[in-house]
Amino acid sequence: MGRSPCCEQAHTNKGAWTKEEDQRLVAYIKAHGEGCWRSLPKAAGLLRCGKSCRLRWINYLRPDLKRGNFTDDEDDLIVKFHELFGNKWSLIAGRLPGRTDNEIKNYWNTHIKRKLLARGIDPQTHRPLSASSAAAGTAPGQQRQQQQHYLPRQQDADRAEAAAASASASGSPEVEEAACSRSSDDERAAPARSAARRRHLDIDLNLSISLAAYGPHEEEEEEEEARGGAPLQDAAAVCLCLNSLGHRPGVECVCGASRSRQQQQQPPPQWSARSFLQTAAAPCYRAQ
DNA sequence: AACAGAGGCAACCGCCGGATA
DNA sequence: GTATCCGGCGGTTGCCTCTGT
Repeated sequence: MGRSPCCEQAHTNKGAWTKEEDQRLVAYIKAHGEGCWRSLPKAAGLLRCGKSCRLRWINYLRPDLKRGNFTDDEDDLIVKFHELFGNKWSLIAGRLPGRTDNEIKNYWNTHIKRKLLARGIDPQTHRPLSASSAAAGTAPGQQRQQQQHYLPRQQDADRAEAAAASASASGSPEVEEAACSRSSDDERAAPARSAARRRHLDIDLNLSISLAAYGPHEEEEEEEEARGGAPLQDAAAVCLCLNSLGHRPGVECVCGASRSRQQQQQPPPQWSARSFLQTAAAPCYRAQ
């Protein structure tokens, strides 16, 4: 449609952020909250485009960011979520409290990819490298080409398989629809079906168990209490529906299990693949 | 000590899709 | 129904730091 980019205005800074810019942005968001990113720079007196401000805030300045090295548990979770979701970094980030999509993406590209390759595992397909090559049975160049075109499709089919398996257990309409939307690809991937089903059921179980350790942290509880909110102890369980694995403080699950009476009276939002991904990125920790 | 290459990470770019006029 | 706005996402780039020679 040819919309002009939002950052075309002259007189906008680019590159690394200065301390002063950071302070201005933080002060503005503390005072006014996150809102219209397009108008924020002007209102905050920043010579940056809105996108740049948003990125800086989300990836670096947000107070709930963890920073620091990834733990082994986080490593494992990232690998498992990547196997489940592919390169949906925001989805993965939504399930790792205090981590950003950019951080996880960088970490994947710099650490985990290499680690998996060293273990002889294809980081895209999560299958043994030898098996991938053998399946192709062609020259290396051709293999690469085939992997690019075939394997992502195979991966989609696998995810749909996992979604379908989980849907039958959870009854989640979103997941069922997600699985259905992949059905044509699924048919092409029929030979791997039963193996994939077993593998992903296993993954789902592992995720449920791993995530049990991701209840609210002590600091979060203290912060919440300091703000005058209800203590979080009564909300320490993890919602285990597929679309809300993990937790994010203060954000409730979209599955409906933990919605308030008032919220439940409101009609659920229209489902779409994109909205599913977006809402699923803000999972709850409140199970009933 | 100087240099080159690799690694890590912050930031940018271009695209997509929902919302809205 | 169409055009545009806007927020968000994933891929990519470029700079800085680290490490080995």
